[in-house]
Amino acid sequence: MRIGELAGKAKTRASTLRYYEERGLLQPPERTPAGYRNYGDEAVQRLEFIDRARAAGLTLAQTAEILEVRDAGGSPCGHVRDLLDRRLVEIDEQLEHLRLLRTSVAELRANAAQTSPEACTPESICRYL
Amino acid sequence: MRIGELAGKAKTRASTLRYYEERGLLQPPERTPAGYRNYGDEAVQRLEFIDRARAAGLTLAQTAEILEVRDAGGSPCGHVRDLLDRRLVEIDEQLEHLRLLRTSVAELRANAAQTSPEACTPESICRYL
DNA sequence: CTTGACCTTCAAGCATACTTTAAGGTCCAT
DNA sequence: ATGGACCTTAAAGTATGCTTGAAGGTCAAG
Repeated sequence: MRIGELAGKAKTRASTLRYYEERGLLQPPERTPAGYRNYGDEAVQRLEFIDRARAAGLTLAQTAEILEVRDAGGSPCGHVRDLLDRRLVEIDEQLEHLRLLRTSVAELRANAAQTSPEACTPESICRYL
Repeated sequence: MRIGELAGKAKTRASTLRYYEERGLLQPPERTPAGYRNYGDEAVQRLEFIDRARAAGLTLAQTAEILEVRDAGGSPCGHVRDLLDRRLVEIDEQLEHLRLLRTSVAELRANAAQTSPEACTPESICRYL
């Protein structure tokens, strides 16, 4: 399978696949005599895995780590559990931060609805913020 | 007031202030005969405003827009209201996205707790994801 | 008069995940 | 044999918000 076909199956682009190879997420495939990358069917699964990892918010570097462990014949399960745990903590922190932000922006907006435009004095710049 | 002093009052750095000037958030101040930037006290308020805008999640470009309207003598209130409204929509979208992500990562993690490491077969790479 | 703190500009670097561009080779159909 | 689709590499561009580096000028204290 050439790179364009694989990209089509994975709903991404050839340039992305070359980038993944550079980042260590895809192993360098065989080449045809002309130098074209020639992928086997298993590359599709690998890309699906990468996509699931991305959907879980793992970085490419983290995903590459997992795949390296696998490629070395190891079992990355414990590592993956750790990454998922850390992701959960991060997500909870982001949620908390966003909730607080939502509250304060909503307050700002509520003020803006009440305040007359004249409140924008030169020294306060804008009372809304 | 020289740039370092202003930076100290605004709890930021001289390099940041120069950057803000370049981005149009700070107006170019007077210079001393030696070429040093010389700020007046009102610059402190302006930086506080910029900080509040940043805390509300507005981009530097949006904040610069607001300040440009003010500097031109206009009242940016309507514009600020619009920006706050859009921010609220964005924040709600981000919250929803994060909640869904949290659910799916938590499911993944729950699976990982139950599954034995042997489930990491070569073709599936890792059952946890 | 020298040392050190502080200032100047312009350019480049950082982090992430790609995309785009340039210049060129390959392959299949007509 | 020629056109077009597809492939190759290396390098640079994108977005955001700064920081860092290089090379040099200013100023007050000792």
